[in-house]
Amino acid sequence: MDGLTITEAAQTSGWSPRMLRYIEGAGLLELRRSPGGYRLYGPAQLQRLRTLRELLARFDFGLAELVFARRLRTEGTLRDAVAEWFQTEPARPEHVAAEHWLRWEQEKHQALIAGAQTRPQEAA
Amino acid sequence: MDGLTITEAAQTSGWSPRMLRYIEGAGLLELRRSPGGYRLYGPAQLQRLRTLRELLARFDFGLAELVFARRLRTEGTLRDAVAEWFQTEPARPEHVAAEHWLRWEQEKHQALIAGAQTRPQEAA
DNA sequence: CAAACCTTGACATAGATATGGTAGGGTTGG
DNA sequence: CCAACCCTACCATATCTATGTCAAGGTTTG
Repeated sequence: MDGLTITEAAQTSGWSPRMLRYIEGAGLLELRRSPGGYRLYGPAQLQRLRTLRELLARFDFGLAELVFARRLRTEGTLRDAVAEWFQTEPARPEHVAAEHWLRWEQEKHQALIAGAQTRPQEAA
Repeated sequence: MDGLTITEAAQTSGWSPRMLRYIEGAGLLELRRSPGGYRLYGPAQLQRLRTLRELLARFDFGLAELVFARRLRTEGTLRDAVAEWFQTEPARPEHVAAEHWLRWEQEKHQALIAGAQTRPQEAA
């Protein structure tokens, strides 16, 4: 049975076993299986897992986004539809944009600290 | 003051005023403003809003994904990094894939029905 | 001017994403 | 055979996404 098992792969990749299963379930990594069904991680998979960590950390996005990126490169109709939607940008008021992005990013963090402080209702 | 105001735009586009602000904040639509700061929607923006609805409904994804798609087309380093990540796919066990996608999709729905039976369809 | 509409900001919530557990039951390998 | 490990299927939770609503205060326009 060549290849690391999930716990070993977890230790060398920085992900938890739980997340390794999640990542596979999300379609972001394909694995070989042992005859009995054990996930087997080879060097290529381990490399991919490490770069995956860097990727998400460096650009600050999540697995869901990467899953969508995958759809974009595999579903031609999706890719075309999205491309077309962006293409029809009126580009009328091209002076704004940057500040809006800031506001959008801040909105998240605002909600975060607000929620953490006020501590709304507990479980029903 | 040419152009529709937000409530008018909402009525002709199918989005709520709240969502129109959200969409703008997400960087998915740029708008002109009246001297006093009112958002002004022209035909191009209205068209974009309508096609946006179709797009999300047809392919079943959200605004967050589209925001990411936008990043992919504007941030070169991101695009390259993501492309490279996908490119290094080992493609070793190419026989799986499809079923995993199913499981992933079903996981969502499972959690859904497990949580609440109420499934309110959108207004037509 | 004043009614009607808009703006930003904040609070609220259902559903989704990301992650950690646990339980019951197979697999591995010595 | 058996200890150690894995598998799938759930439950739980914190954060995020998508939306609604409300308040305090400007803008439009008849």
